[in-house]
Amino acid sequence: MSQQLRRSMPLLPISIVMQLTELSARQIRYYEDHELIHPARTDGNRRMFSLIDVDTLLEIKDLLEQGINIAGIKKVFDMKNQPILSIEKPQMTDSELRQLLRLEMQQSGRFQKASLRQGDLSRFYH
Amino acid sequence: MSQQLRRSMPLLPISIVMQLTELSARQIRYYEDHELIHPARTDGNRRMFSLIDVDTLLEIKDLLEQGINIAGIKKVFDMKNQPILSIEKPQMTDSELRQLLRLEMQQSGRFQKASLRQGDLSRFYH
DNA sequence: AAGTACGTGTCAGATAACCTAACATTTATT
DNA sequence: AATAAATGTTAGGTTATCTGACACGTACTT
Repeated sequence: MSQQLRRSMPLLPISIVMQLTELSARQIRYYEDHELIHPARTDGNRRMFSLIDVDTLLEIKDLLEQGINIAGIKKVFDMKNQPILSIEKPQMTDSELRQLLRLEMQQSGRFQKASLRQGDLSRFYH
Repeated sequence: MSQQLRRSMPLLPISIVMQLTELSARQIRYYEDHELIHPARTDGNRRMFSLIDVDTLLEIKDLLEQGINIAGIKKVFDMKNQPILSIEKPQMTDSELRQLLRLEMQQSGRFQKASLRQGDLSRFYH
């Protein structure tokens, strides 16, 4: 729990995040426009990213490279935040749900390899 | 060993280091002028600090608050890098050596508490 | 084939953040 | 009182980042 707090501290300017993720500033801002990340802002309106943000960006990159579009990634992320199935308010049809669950299953199996392959952030802090 | 590598990555701009250490930009630059830290530079000449740099700054701050001056801190740091006593080239007199060793002893006892008290960096990354 | 949407590149103009250098201030020491 | 050490403050210049707009390539759709 407190781990999360530290990893969520906005410490990094966009230039560093570009290096860490090998994404362009355009890409990073685009993903923010589409609410996949929510970097903090300085008083002067500069974006400041946390380690969690960088992890998320690496995940976005990975999913995009697998052909999933922004809308799909957003749903995948939404599901992570609401893993408990709400019986009250089913926001999607059963078939949509099954498909996304299948998708997430596939993903979760890939992440270990994927993040080791390209750029697991855990390399950068102890 | 690889831990050191990660913690030595230049990731942080001076503004963040100021927050993390509660030091002014002036102070941080002054300590660099006196070669207590050696932050990296971007192509555009901006300082970029590693987590190790931040740790060092917290240590400098602590030692300064204990009344040790910059020269003294530099010697303490030098000793950390050459802990083995060189019989060939004694750069300082025996009395200087004894004094510094005494100093370092006192310090090492203090660090645990001190860093917990004010701002141990380990809070900020996992 | 033409049209559309998506993800990204690129440019322009504005400004925040950082740089160095110089001088001022404070405190402790001589 | 004079000096030195550490820090504050200011000025002028440069870099990094911001937003917004338009361009481009690719994949679908009609």
